[in-house]
Amino acid sequence: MISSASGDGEPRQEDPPVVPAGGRRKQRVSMADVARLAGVSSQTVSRVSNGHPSVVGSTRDQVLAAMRELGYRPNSAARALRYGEFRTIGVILFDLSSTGNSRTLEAIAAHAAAEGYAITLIPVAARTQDHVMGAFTRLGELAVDAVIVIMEAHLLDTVSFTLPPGVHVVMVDSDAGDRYSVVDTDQADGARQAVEHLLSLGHRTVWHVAGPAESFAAERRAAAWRKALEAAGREAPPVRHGDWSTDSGYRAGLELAEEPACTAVFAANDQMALGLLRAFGEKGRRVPADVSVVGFDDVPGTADWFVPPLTTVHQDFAEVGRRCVQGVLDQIRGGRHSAPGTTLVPTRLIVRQSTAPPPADRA
Amino acid sequence: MISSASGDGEPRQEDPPVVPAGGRRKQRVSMADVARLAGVSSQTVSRVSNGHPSVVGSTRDQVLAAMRELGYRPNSAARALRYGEFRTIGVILFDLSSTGNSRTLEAIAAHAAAEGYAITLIPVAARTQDHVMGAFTRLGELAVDAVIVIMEAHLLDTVSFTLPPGVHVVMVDSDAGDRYSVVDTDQADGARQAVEHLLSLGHRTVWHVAGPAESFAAERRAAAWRKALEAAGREAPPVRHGDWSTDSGYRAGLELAEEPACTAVFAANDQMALGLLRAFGEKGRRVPADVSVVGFDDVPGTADWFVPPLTTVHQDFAEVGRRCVQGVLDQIRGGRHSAPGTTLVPTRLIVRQSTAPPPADRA
DNA sequence: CCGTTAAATGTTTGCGTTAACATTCACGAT
DNA sequence: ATCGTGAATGTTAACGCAAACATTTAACGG
Repeated sequence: MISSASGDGEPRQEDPPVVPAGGRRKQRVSMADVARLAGVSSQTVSRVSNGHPSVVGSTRDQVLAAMRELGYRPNSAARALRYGEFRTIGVILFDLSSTGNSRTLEAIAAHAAAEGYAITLIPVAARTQDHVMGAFTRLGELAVDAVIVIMEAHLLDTVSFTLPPGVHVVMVDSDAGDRYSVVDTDQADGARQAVEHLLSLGHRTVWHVAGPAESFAAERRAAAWRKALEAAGREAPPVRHGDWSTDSGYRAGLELAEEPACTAVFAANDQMALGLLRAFGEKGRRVPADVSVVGFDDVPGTADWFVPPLTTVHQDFAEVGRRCVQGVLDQIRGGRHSAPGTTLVPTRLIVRQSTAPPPADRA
Repeated sequence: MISSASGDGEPRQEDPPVVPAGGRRKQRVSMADVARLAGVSSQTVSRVSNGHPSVVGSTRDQVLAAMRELGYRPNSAARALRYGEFRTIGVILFDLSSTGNSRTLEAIAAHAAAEGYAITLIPVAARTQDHVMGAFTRLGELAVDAVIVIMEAHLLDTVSFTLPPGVHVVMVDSDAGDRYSVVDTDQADGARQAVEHLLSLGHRTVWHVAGPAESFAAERRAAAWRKALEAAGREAPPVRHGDWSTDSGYRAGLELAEEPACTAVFAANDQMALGLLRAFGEKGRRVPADVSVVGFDDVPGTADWFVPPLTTVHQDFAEVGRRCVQGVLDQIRGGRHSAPGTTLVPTRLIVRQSTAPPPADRA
C-alpha cells in the first residue's frame, strides 16, 4: 500500500476538487511551481506548454503530470505582457435588445473564438455623446487589440480622435466607409428588391414607413426605396417616420389605413411591419387582399409567424459578424490600420403571404 | 460599392493627433516614455496615473501634459500581472438568440461596467458535453476573475471538475443551488400566478405546453403548474412538450384545438404561445372567447402586440443580470468562493387580452 | 544652527512568461 | 583521444507596472 504513509486513506470522494483548502490561499500556480515539482527549469515548462518540439518525451510527460497535479493554467496577463498583444477584440454597442445586434454579436463571438480571440463587451449606456465618449475612454484602458463598433456613425464624429493608436477598428452599419473599414448589409439592395417585388405585383406605387431620422440604416433604406420608385417612373408618396418600435409602426398604420390610394407598404423593419398589420386589421383593411406589407430583417421565429406570415428582406447577420472578425484580423495580422472601404453583405427578399396584387379596382 | 453620395469633400479634417508620425512605430507608449518626457521617474508617473495624493501640483501637471502628448494609456496586462487580478468577468452561454439571454447579458455588461469590470464572452458552439468542456477549457486560459454561467445545469455535471481554482462562479437558470451560487427568476411563482389567474376566471383546469425536457426552467414551470392545480384540487391534463419554438407551439396548438375540454392553456414561453394563437385561429377556436392563453417571458415589443395581446408572466432579466454581477463581486471581494444558494428574482403576471372566462357552456 | 519629521520623489524588485543566448551531453567523424 | 555537431535543457533578461523601501528636500521647534 503506497498510501500507508499518509496515515489514513482517503476513501471520501473528492467533493469540490476545485477549491484549494484555505479558501484565500496563494491561488495561482505558476510555471516555477510546476518546474519545481517536475524537477526541470521553468523554461522547459514553457516549452511543453507551447508544444515546442525540442522536449524529449519522458520530460514532457513529467511536466504534464506536474501540471495536472497542481492544476496549472497559464497566466494570460503575463503572456499578453510578453507578447504585446491580448488576443482580444472589443465590441462597442448600444443595446442587445435588437435582434440584429445580438445576432451579429453572437456571430462575432463564435468566429473570434474559432480564431483564438476572446470578445470583450463595451456597452454604451445611452445614445449620447457623453456616454459614447465614456465608452471609448474605457476602451483606451482595456486589453483589446482591435475594436468592432456597432453604432450609428454620426455619434462617432466627435469622438474619433480618442481612438487609441495601435487599435484596429471595423464598424458595422455606418456611413463612415470613407474613413473606416466598414461592414454592412446591403440595405439599399434589400429595399430595391422589396419595392420591385411590390411593383411587379401590379401596385402603382409603394408607401414607406421609415426608421428614425438619425439612423443611417433607416436613411439608406428610405433612399433606396425612393430611388427604386423613381427608376420605375413612379411617384414617391410622403414618408412616415417611426422609431423601429412596433408601436410607432402601429401609429403609422392608423394613418395609412385612411389613405385609399395606399395598397402597398414597405416598412423599414419587421417590428414596425407588425404594427402596420395590427393597425390595418383594426381598420378593416385586409392584408394582403387590400394592402400588401413588406418588412425588413426577417426576425427568425417571428416574421414567419405573423398573421399573415410576413414577406420581408432577410439580413444575414451571421455573415456580417464573420466579416467583421475577418476584417479586424486582417488588420491585426497585416499590421495595417483601418483601410477605409465598405464590405456589403447581400440581402434577399423572402416572399411569404403578406403581399399580393392590389385590389382589382385599384390595379 | 461605396456610395459617396454624402459628397461633402472637406479635406480640412484634422488627422488624429495621437498617432506618432511613423504610423507603425513602437506603438505602445510606456510609463518610462512619459517619465522621460516629463523629467520624472516612472514611479511618479504611476502615482499620477492612479491618483495617488502625494504628488505636488506642478509635477502632476507636467506628467499629465506628457501623457497627453504621447497618447499614453496604461497597459492592462502589466497591471493585471502586478495585481494578480484582471477586473474582468467571463460569461459563458449557448446562444444570444433568446431574448432572455441577450437581455440578461446586456444587464450584466452594464452593471459590470459600472463596477469597473469588463465582460468577456465565452460562446459555446453547441449544446454538447464536448463543446461545453471546450468552453471551460478555454476559460481556464482566459483572463477572468469570475464567471457567470448561463446554461442548463445538467450539462455541467460532468465538467464541474474543470472549473479552474480561484475563479468564482455564479450560475443562471440552474438547479445546482446546492453546489453553486445561483441566480434565477422565480419560475415557479410565475407559473403559479398564471394558473391561479386562469382558475380565478372560472376555468376548470389549465393545460400546459412545456419546454423541452432537458431544460430546467421548463421543468420548473411544469412542476409549479402541476402543483398549483393540485393545490386547487384540479386534475392536471396531459402535458405537451415543445422546444421553445413558435412552430412547436403551433403543433401543440393543433392538437389542443381538438380537445373540447381545453379552455385555458399555459405555455412555457411567449414563442410557443404565439404558435398556439396561430393554431387556434386556424382551427376556429377564438382567443380568448373560446380558449384563454397565457405565455411566459413578456418579450418586450412583441408579447403586447400579439393578436390578441398576450397575457404573460413578466421576467425581469435586467434584475437577474444585476444580481449575477453582485454575486460574483461579493465573492471576489469577500474572498469567498461560490457560496451555494439560490437567489430568486420575482416574476409578475401581466394581464392583457388573451385570457377571459371560459365559454358559458363550459364554465 | 542642528536635529527631527514629514512630504515629495527616486530606486529596486518581482509579478509570470518566453526569446535569446548559454550550457551540457551523447555520438560520430577525425 | 579529440573535436565538432546538434539535440535537450538551463540561465538571463525584459515586457510595463506599482509596492516596498530609500533618498532627498522643506519646514520648523529648539
